Amino acid sequence: MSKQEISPSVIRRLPRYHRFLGELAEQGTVRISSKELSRQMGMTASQIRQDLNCFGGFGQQGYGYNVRALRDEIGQILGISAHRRTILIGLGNLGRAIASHVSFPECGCELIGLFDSNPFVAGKDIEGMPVHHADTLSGFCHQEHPELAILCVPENAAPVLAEKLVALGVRAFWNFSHGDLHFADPAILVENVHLADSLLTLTYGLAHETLNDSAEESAASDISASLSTNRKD
Amino acid sequence: MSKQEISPSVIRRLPRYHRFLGELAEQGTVRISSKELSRQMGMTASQIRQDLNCFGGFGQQGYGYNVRALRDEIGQILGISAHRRTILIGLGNLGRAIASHVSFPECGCELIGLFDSNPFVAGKDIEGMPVHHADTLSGFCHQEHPELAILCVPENAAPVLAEKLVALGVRAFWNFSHGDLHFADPAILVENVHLADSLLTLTYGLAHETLNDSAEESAASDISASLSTNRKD
DNA sequence: TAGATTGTTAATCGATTAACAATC
DNA sequence: TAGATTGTTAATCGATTAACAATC
Repeated sequence: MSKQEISPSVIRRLPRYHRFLGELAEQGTVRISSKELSRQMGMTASQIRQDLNCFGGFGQQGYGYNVRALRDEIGQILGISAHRRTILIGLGNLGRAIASHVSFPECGCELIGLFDSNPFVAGKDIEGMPVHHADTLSGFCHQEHPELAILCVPENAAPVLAEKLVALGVRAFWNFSHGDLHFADPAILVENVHLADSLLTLTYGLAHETLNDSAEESAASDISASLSTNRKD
Repeated sequence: MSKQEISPSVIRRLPRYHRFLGELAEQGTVRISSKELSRQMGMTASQIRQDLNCFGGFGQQGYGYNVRALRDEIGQILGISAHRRTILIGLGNLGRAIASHVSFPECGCELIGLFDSNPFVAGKDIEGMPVHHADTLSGFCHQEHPELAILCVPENAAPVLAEKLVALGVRAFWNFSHGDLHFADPAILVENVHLADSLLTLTYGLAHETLNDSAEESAASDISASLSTNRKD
């Protein structure tokens, strides 16, 4: 695993490579060139080769990349064969959806505990796992040492809770609570997820598309035309 | 509303500005300088001023920005006072969470219909709205003309469904189904959301933090030190 | 060998940061 | 007026794309 700082832009593209290669593998595709992969993913072949070469030469000149091998390499770089001990706090609508919808093993995570402060929720089972009361969190952490916490709690509860968890040894947060989490210590990793922000980009797009319909439309097709022309790789 | 193409990077930052300004307004903060806002948001004052000036001069020299006015301006730019007619298809765990967790009015959207192909789900009420059977989708669209569709359906169902919806007049997709959606027509807006991709960046971070603990730690503090020093604005 | 396609360097492009004159 | 802070231009930095020699 080569060690020169990898840029965040590259890191954020890795899961997508992994996903596409997985689908190709399932379809039985054995080899693929950067050119063909770039076509399918809607990016340039240069970028793919550049990205992959941050980590080493996974391809073979004149041949391309072995789909399965490349996927495994990227999986290893991402760390998906780890078993990061993970807890989820807050089992409202969103928390329950995360617990059931996200495939933790495929993300190198193992969900080892669910917590909620609502006594009507604590005690119940969700996805075959018992929901513990939030009061038992400290004791649990001392015993089980989770390193990743998923926060699906109300905005005002999140910062205090997060500080507490850091003191208990948690090193990474997947934060769905409204409001950004941030730590002075850069060793604490935070991924703030704001679904509304994502939706708002569509709202923006719709608002600014309707404003200058015809102009936009012709401009847009120009862009796509030049895109396909430019990719002379 | 000035018209020179705004870069996606800027657009993606707008919801976050809006969010922070909203919180400041709630706290009763009347004015704020780009310097102070940048400190709170963890970015440079230059970037904030640069971003805002894509849309016009909202500040006042020597004073700063009026929090409430700026928030309203950004809200208007985003189009949050619109009522984009929105449908949601697929009311599994994630679909239900989206329906209940996301504040559609605050995103300029109006949820006008829920659909599911499962006869055990269709007919029920979710968040006080009836879930229609997916078979009734075409009829509904002809009558109600939704322009935005939220897809929480299985991966294999999404592409065909999306094409059908485009034919029925839908112009924007918030896609939660595994697998990316993409249209040849650039006028169709798509926001692909992959929660697992987000989690995987944490998995990556944890894997690569542990590898060179001490080196990382000192490097990291160097970075944060130089960051705070560099902001001589 | 000839053709294909990589790995990698160089060129371009865009986004971020710094600086400062304008001005409230 | 003096101080503060913007709007905006110029400089820097980083990321993407193009090009091509290496090589399978």
